[in-house]
Amino acid sequence: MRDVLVDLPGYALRRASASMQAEFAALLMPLALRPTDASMLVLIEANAGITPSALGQMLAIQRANMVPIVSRFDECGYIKRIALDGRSFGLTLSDEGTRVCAKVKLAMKTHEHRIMERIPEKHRAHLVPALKALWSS
Amino acid sequence: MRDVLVDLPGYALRRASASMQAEFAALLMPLALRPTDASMLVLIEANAGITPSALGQMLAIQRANMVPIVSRFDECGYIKRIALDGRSFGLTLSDEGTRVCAKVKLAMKTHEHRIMERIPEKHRAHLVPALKALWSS
DNA sequence: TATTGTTATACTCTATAACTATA
DNA sequence: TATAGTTATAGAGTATAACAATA
Repeated sequence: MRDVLVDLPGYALRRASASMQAEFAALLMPLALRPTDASMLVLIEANAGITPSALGQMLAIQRANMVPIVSRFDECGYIKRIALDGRSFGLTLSDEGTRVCAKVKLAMKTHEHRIMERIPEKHRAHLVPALKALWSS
Repeated sequence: MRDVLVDLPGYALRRASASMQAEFAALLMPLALRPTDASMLVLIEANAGITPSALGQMLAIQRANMVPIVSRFDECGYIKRIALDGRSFGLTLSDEGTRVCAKVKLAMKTHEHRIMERIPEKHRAHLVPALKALWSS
């Protein structure tokens, strides 16, 4: 069977992303978090007081789809909502949320390390710069 | 707003993949095909007589999820089913399917070119080898 | 008038289990 | 008994439109 797609950058990108995403999801399972949840917790910690809208913009998640995620964080006691004005609120990690976030960051470190160690050394340093050129433009 | 994730390979991979995937989907819109459809047509052409199961294995798509895709190709007149034995059949492109496949390959060429031209030259040659190391292991 | 959070909804993609007919 | 194709279905993830409250 000839796989004529393997050397196409777009195809390789999709397959590599899906594979690494699945691996990261498995790594997060003990925390009952999905990759998107993990990203959100880390960003809330680094940007205390950020609004759901702004957070959604950073992660390319629509306002409407943020609601159930933020609600779940609230129910789990991971975040606090602090009213900014009458219609919007800022998000901050609770103590429990901060503890979970520490575990998330550990999982991320493990994940990123596993990714890098798979890449032949001579290509390693080029991956992130190449990828950043693709989505930040 | 501090985006502490941008330099993580896993995150950069996901964002780059999603962005390029969306761009490719837009490029395929005139053909009324999704990226997965495009991959399938090209693989059928390169592997005439391949079964849906084998095709699904190459693309990491489950047997059950192949059914509606293959059915649609059939309805569009893009493929022919040739019985291999009583329970399985091989897929081949029809003349119309071959014509559509040519357009698909053109779209792929455009897409891959757009990807590559965005990447700074010194990183360019490293992308595909790095990505292949991630999902073929 | 524009924006924030929200609700409801629909559509795609993917995953699972079970069935049938054939090998 | 194992396999190929199929059916039905459920769960994510994502997209859209509309609404209330507020700026």
